[in-house]
Amino acid sequence: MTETPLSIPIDRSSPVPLYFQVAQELERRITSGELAVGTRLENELVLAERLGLSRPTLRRSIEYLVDRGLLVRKRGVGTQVVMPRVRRPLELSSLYDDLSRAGEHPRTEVLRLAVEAPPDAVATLLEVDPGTEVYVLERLRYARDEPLALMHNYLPVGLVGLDEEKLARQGLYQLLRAAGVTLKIASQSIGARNATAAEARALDEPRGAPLLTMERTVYDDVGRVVEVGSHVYRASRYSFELTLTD
Amino acid sequence: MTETPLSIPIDRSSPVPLYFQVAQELERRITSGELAVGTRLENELVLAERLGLSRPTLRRSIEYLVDRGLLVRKRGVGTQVVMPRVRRPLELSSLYDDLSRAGEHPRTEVLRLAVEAPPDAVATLLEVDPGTEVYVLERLRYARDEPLALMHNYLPVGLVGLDEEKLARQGLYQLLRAAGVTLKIASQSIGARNATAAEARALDEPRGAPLLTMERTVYDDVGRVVEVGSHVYRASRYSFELTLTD
DNA sequence: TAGGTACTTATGTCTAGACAAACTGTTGAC
DNA sequence: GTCAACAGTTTGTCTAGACATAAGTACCTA
Repeated sequence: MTETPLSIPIDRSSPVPLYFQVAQELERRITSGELAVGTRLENELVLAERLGLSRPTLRRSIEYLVDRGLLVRKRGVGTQVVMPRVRRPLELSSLYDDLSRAGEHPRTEVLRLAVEAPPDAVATLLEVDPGTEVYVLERLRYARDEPLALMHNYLPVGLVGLDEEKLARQGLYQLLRAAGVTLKIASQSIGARNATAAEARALDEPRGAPLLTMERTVYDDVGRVVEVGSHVYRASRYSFELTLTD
Repeated sequence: MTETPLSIPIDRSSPVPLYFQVAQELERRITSGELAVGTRLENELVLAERLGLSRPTLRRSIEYLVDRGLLVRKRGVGTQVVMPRVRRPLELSSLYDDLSRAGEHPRTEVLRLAVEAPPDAVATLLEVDPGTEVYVLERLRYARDEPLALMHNYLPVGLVGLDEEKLARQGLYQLLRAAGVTLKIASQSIGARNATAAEARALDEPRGAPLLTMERTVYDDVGRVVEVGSHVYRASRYSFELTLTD
């Protein structure tokens, strides 16, 4: 419960906003342990004056960290550092990105890449008229040379140009982002069922092995449907980790 | 891509902050369709003046809705309504709350309620010394008189007083909140496996039926571990719905 | 016609202050 | 001694402006 006089260098000629400079530096000190859990920050008036900022600007820095769960505020009491928990709300990342980051050497086998009319249920999710042609994609994802997931994707044509070579080298979401699409929001449903014979064969699992299923619809920043996915994962080798806030 | 002059009544005597009054009313109009998707809002200066607010206050309203994905802003361009997607980031709600809301008539059977030392792995998650006594709770959850989930929970003693009668009537999280605990962040892991014989019996499923598994650790606003849960759900009757942002 | 320059428009950042409301601890009355 | 009223501290909300910066548009020139 100590209280440290805080000194943060601020570069007013930088294009990085002042509130963000402060927020970043505070975040670094908290996650590095330099600012221990339980530490009380000085009050906003004093802090703003010491850093040479207005209170609203300083408040904005603190607000950013409160939103991210690194600080707690109580009116009449003060602002305090709390445990820096894992706190990545399972971003809109694809399996490929996750595996790369974890050093799992992902590999993708493109089983099918076509432009054709999807099943009506998929057309509905994609918000296109039944019969409209879209990308239909079937891929098998490996990690460390072990099959991990069997993935079906549907994308409207016109957002991004796909070919097998690119898909083998990069994740789908990387390609979308590179094409200037801003992934914004996704709704997904996670369930489980036993593998069909074909799935068991593809994933190198015994018949009836438990699989995790994931259905996902992704929207961009203006509300367009960008992708619909329907995937199955080997439950013996995969689980979804996620962090909820609030 | 129309642009409507916006008029919102503001009650300055209300204890509800002005920015929130505006945000709520805007949200209502967007989700109700009154403000159609694609509608451009007037610029902030004009809007602030029309509503009799300062620009920072109005901006705060808009910011709130941008964060929630109902509006998009582009510098130099303006602010626009986007698709009001489902928008429920799978809050920190318990199964009981979810079922109640959905009108599924949840019922809870308390199979075990004890205070004892948990397995060491659980003690680690709870951040207590091995051998420390905690609440150990085993419950069977029904929806519409069908068994749905078998739930194991571990809680530090001292946060809340538990008894069978209360647990049968309310969800665990309701009890925690009522005891003044602020649930803040949870990390969970979702997987799948086949049911053991005992689980199959309790859940009225055939042997080897696929089950969804969920392990969850919940922290409060000052970083204390509040609850550790380890649950299994009938995959035939349950799936996790969640929304990811950003 | 193609290209860039300048202008307009709208959001992004920042300042300096004011008053309100919640929490804490202390003082005073009974 | 106990409890309630009060004062001090700190965050919450709000105002009225200023200047910066990005995006789009219109125009002018090569």
